[in-house]
Amino acid sequence: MQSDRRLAVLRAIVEDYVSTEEPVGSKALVERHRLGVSSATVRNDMAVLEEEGYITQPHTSAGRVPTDKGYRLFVDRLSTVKPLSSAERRAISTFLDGAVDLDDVVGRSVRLLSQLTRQVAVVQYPSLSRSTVRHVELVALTPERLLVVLILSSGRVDQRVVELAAPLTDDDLTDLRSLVLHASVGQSVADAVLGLRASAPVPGQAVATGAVVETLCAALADGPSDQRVAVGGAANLARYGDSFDTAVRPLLEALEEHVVLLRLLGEAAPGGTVTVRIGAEGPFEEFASTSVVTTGYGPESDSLAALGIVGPTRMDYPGTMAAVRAVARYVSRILDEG
Amino acid sequence: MQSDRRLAVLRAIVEDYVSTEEPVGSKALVERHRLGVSSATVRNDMAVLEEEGYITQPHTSAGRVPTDKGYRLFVDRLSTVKPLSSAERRAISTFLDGAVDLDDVVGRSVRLLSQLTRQVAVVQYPSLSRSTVRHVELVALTPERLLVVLILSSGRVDQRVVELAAPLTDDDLTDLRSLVLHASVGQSVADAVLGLRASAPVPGQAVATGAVVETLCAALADGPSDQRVAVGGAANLARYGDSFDTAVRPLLEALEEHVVLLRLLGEAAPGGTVTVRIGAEGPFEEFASTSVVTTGYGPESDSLAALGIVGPTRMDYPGTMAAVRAVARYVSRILDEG
DNA sequence: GCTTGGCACTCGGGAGACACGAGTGCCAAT
DNA sequence: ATTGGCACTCGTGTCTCCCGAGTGCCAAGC
Repeated sequence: MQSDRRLAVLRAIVEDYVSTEEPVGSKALVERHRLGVSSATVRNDMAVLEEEGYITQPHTSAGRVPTDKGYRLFVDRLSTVKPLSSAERRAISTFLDGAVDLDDVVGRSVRLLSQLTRQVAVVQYPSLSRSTVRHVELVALTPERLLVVLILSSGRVDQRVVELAAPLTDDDLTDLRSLVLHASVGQSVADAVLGLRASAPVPGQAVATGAVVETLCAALADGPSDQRVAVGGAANLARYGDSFDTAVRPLLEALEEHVVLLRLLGEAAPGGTVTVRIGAEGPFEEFASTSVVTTGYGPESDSLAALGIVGPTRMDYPGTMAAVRAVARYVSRILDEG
Repeated sequence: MQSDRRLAVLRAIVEDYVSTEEPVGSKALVERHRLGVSSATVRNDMAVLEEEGYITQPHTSAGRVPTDKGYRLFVDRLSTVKPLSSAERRAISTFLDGAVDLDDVVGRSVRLLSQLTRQVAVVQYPSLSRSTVRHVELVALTPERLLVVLILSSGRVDQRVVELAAPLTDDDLTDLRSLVLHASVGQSVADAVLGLRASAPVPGQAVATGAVVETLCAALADGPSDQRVAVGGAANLARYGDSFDTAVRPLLEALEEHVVLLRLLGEAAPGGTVTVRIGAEGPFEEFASTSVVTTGYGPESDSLAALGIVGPTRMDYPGTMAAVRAVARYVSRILDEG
């Protein structure tokens, strides 16, 4: 691949195809773009681009359509950053500033992102596993029932009830409380689990200590609130003009399989960079005909979780990437403040 | 409407149309059902049924299709209860018995219901407003920050943090704790709000009392965990053979508007009865071309919430109604035990 | 050597023609 | 009231034909 003009032709093809949704021919190309050459020249370039696998034609004597490889080149080298309009910026701030708690932030982000990009949005709830323990509280509901409340730096609160075999005295409870606090507060989730498991039990209450520690570890390790994702904008799938049963149905199914979505989001790069997976590049068959644009987010540029969108390979990459990045930044800022 | 045979013809039309998804003609009807008369007779009956608005033909010289009014008659007077297969019963119990907590019960119910009926399932989380306060706990995170934990009979736990203007002594906290406990525990949510608002503040801590009471009332009244719904099986929308953009898109949008879904579920009758809304019978334009089958559920035959399915008017009503009722009963039983 | 105008060729898709068949309505006979 | 018969309607699938967009290639020009 060489020649600046050839690249310009590819860029023009991608842009036209994205906006018109129809295969683009050489004549239309020279009319819509100031390429400074004739359609015959463009045809020659297109032949080369096709030979190198960047574009293809659905059938003889139709226009050209970018391949996954073509989109990849476009995203990596040809797309210029498209700044968001001021209206979009305003929408982001007004929309997200109204959030009242963490769940609300996630819910609003999903809706915002799907509206901005007109694609299906996926937002992961801030993951416990990368956050730290902020506080643990033990509340005796009755002498034999203990409410365990776990507060994490991500803002998530988790609570469980532990049934004890024998009643616990106030003194024992105080000891137990200081034990778990000492072993866990300030630690990362993984370290807290290790610390809790390694600590010596409260004298004479080994069973109760074990029960509480195990409950806490379970909450830390795989609590049901962990690894959750929110999905929104599924209605945008209806815009997949063609191939409903072949494309939309498996996608809808995959969108309900949150495990798959989590693996998808796991691809997101941690920093402020936006990851783009185009077509069959990833190991996910369900998404072989779609592209996924993701990025990490979290307070202090430390990625707690990821968010992104799923859409057809034929999408406005610059605009989508800008929207994803902007929302991730704004959400991170909110988490920073909260 | 008279004549037993005419009704039998209508029933046959509905059953055939539901299973074949194609307009049904007089000849096919007499072949598939033992009606004991000729196709000409059936044609006469069909002409009458059409005149009375129970069936219609998409175009001249095509078979007949039931109208909303026809489905209504079928559901009200012609459908016989179709018992679930033993495999289905087994699926329900194995699927739901594995649930670990309330959220899990709801999540599993949604998936189960959508698989059983092959429709879009909607399950409302047990509503706070009809449940009672089981426990309230106040935890001093710091002298000025109070964690308020609210536990309801529905099994839902809600927690909020209150920032106090001035530090609270342990004695004040004890007083405050007994005050809120006394005013709320055992009460219905509505009564608890009234009781809390009416109670005299802790002497010398009127501001703090007010703050805690208001936080509790807010959590009781419109907590974010209240009025939630889970949706599942949206992939089943892909089976809407025809009319994607006209039918599926608005439906997908409506399914994300949980407010609309809640109003939809609000139509559900409280007792063990199953409510069926067919086509444009309800006030919801988005669902004008779909039917909604709902029922209430909750412990002790006292409906805390509702669940149901949304599907095309052309659906297997007896089977769907049986599935909805069976799932509601089973979930109610689980809530009873929990 | 790249670029360009010209030209023949390909093929998908839309428009019309047509036959088929399912389904109906009506009528006269039972 | 039921039934067989029959003419009629009309949607659907198929076939053909034509058009035009788009291509590839070639020879001439800068």
